[in-house]
Amino acid sequence: MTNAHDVLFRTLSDPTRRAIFERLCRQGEQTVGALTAQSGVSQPAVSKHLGVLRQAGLVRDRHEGRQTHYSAQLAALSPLTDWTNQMNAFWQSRFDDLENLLKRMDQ
Amino acid sequence: MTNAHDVLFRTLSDPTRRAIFERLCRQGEQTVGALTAQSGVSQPAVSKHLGVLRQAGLVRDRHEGRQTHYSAQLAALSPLTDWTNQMNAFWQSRFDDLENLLKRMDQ
DNA sequence: GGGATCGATAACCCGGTGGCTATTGATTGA
DNA sequence: TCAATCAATAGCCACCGGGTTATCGATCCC
Repeated sequence: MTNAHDVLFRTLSDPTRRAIFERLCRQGEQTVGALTAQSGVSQPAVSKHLGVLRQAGLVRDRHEGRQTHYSAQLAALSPLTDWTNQMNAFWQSRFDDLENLLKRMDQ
Repeated sequence: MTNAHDVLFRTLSDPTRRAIFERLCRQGEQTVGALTAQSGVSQPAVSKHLGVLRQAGLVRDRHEGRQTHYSAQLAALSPLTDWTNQMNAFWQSRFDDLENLLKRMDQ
């Protein structure tokens, strides 16, 4: 019963992890070393975060010699956009119902 | 350094809590009792979740006699929409840079 | 081949958080 | 007035998750 929204929200809820993802969005492909250098946490911590991001489909890894390059997969954000749109839709639909109700009451 | 995104993502990352918020979006104002009835957790748990949602600005409470009515505050979601838009913007801007580079190389 | 670097994994610790039961405070209504 | 209901709070517990250090495997370069 664990859906795409769960994974996305949970993955992005950690500030350190979200910062890593943001950096990959801003500056494109980065090595683990580069990401570690400005993350404020240890290299194993960064690797763990990257693992979580990868499992959520938010990043890809590309191996090149002994270093690994990570890049953001922006398409993976769409369930999140969909979710907010859906919430807005529900809200709007209820608003329309209210409008209809008022119209009927007006007659 | 804890910004609006932190609060939103963290608040919505819990499935139970997000389900409560979704229900308030779908069906509008609800009492704690009604929300508890279909949440699968105890009433105190629901109250705690509502407290977190309220602190995040995602819900309002309205007291009426001995029962409390909660409703979704959809506007509070905008930082989330902004964030995804920003990520897309970064991505797009890097893509444009690549395009420009290719154009320059083409000449 | 051998030392150095890079990144992943293992093993562990600790704090936060979501759950529970019990209780309290307030309001309702018989 | 008093029992019952509603929601919030208190107090507790168990688990998860993010951090660390240590280590390993692999690759690079001398």
